[in-house]
Amino acid sequence: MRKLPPLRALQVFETAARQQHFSKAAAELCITQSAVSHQVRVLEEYFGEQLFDRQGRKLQLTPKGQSLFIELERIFNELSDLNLKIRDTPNQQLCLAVYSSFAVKWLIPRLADFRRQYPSVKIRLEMITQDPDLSTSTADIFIAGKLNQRGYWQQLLHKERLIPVCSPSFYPKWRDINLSNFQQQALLIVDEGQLGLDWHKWSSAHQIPLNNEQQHIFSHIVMAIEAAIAGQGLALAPDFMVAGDISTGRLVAVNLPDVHTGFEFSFICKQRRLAEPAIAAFSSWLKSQA
Amino acid sequence: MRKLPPLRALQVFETAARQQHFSKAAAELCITQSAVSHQVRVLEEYFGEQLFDRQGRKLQLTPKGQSLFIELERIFNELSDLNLKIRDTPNQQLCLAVYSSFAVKWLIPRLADFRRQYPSVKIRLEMITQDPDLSTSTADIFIAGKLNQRGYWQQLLHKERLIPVCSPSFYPKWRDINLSNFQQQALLIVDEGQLGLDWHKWSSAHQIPLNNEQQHIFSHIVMAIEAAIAGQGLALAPDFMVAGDISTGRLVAVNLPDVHTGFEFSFICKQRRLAEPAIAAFSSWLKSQA
DNA sequence: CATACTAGATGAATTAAATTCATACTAAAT
DNA sequence: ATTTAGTATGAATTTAATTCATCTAGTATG
Repeated sequence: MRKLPPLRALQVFETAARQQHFSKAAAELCITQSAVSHQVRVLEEYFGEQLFDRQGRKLQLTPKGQSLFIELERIFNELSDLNLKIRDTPNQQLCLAVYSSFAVKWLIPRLADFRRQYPSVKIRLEMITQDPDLSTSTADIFIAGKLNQRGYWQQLLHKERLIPVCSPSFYPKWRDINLSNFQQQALLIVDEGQLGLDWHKWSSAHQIPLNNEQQHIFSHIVMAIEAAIAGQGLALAPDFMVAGDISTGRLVAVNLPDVHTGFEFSFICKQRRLAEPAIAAFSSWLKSQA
Repeated sequence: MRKLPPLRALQVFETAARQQHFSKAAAELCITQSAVSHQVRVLEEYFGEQLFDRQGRKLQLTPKGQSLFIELERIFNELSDLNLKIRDTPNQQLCLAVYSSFAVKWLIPRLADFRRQYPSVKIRLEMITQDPDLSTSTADIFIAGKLNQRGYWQQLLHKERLIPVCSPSFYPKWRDINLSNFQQQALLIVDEGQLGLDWHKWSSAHQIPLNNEQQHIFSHIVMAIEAAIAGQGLALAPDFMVAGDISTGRLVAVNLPDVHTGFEFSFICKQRRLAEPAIAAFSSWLKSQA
């Protein structure tokens, strides 16, 4: 809940300050000089400060009046630009560049909802497997690792946390799996995990050796998850990717420690494009999904 | 003359968008739900665009509504900060760092006018003889050569132009001085002219040799001008510095070419301090003097 | 399946804010 | 000293904002 100064009075004051003349301001606003005088007084009473020095026929801003004017001129310029910004309909098409795993297991299942809420925005989805080169990419929006680049807006979506999962059919007494019998289980390992997804990270984080006899290796986390669903072993998967499968009972979280990789999925786009209708819509929808 | 959207409607819309709820917005604004609905409609008619999607009891911003909201939230935050910015009275004392020649011959004579107009602002004047180190100086405002540094605001005050002048008593037929008899005249030369003030520059610009027999050398332009007033020879002086002496008849501009040194006097201060009352006042006064 | 409930929409009536009108005031210019 | 160009002011008026009473359409409930 915010407290704003009287807006009409600000507008009239800004005009008067710009014109340095109440009567000219009145002409610009198509009102009388009297109305200008009244509104300026309203503002002076609101701030409890003289804004103009009236020395006879010379009208002069006080230091505080000047200061206020400088801010207001900029702000009202922005307000008058809103007209254009809103009516121009730039690009109701959005090109998203998204990490493939995030796309498949998180974004795509939810995208239908976005399309329903904003049918006018057409989405084109581009998958990436490594941090994008912002300067050369043609995408409007990225969902990738955090990268601090000047002029870009980013918002944290998710901190990656890996949890061990398996199919309830893989090991009927899956609730009994624990550190002491862990090494008897088959492991579903992701190699070439540019996101730091794998059992080796888990192993060194918890100082548990990986002596498991059975180790199946996949090139992508999505395949490891599918293998887990098919009951082929224990996978180490980002929590958000398997939340759906867990709630439908296709996977279960086993009683083994999790691990934070430090990787963060972020929404990234050019700062100055943030208020474009399509981008604003997508950004707000993303926030509502978190 | 600018055209602004209906301000009250913007304010009500911003609250409604932030709350995602007309009734809550109404509560925040201490008005009824009906009033919110009316104002939102006013704005929608003004822009000719749907801003909210009303799907039954769910209220949802459209892409354009989102876009508008993002801009307005920022703008109204700034407006609500005005309160503090105006009431806080930071530093009604200003420290100016000014090139010595500009200070003596331009600023000081006019400073009385500034003091009369803004008696609440106390000025402390510091002279400099070379470009200031912005990062270490304690001055609030600089008047110096143009220097492009990020985060600093600058405004061009004057492009230096040198004109040859002398006292009317120095050479009674001063109107007859021209290029053919120039070398018979005594020259008042400024050495160590970090501003590029001197006859040598003039000489090479116009390809005129300086074979004058009498040459008096000074370490500062102000002294050369005083010598010219005393009738000791021809000085080459910045036009703005001698305008006063010329109008009172103490000096005359002789019929010889002028020269632009390329040096520019600029008003410089930290961008983010521009709206401080004292700085805003000085900046606006400077503009009025140009 | 009817019924109550929640949240917004709407049109006429009302209230509050902004503006005008008529006139007073003031410093500067003539 | 008088005119002039500008702002100030209080009461009257107009316009814009708000309320009130009622309506509508989804949602939830027993």
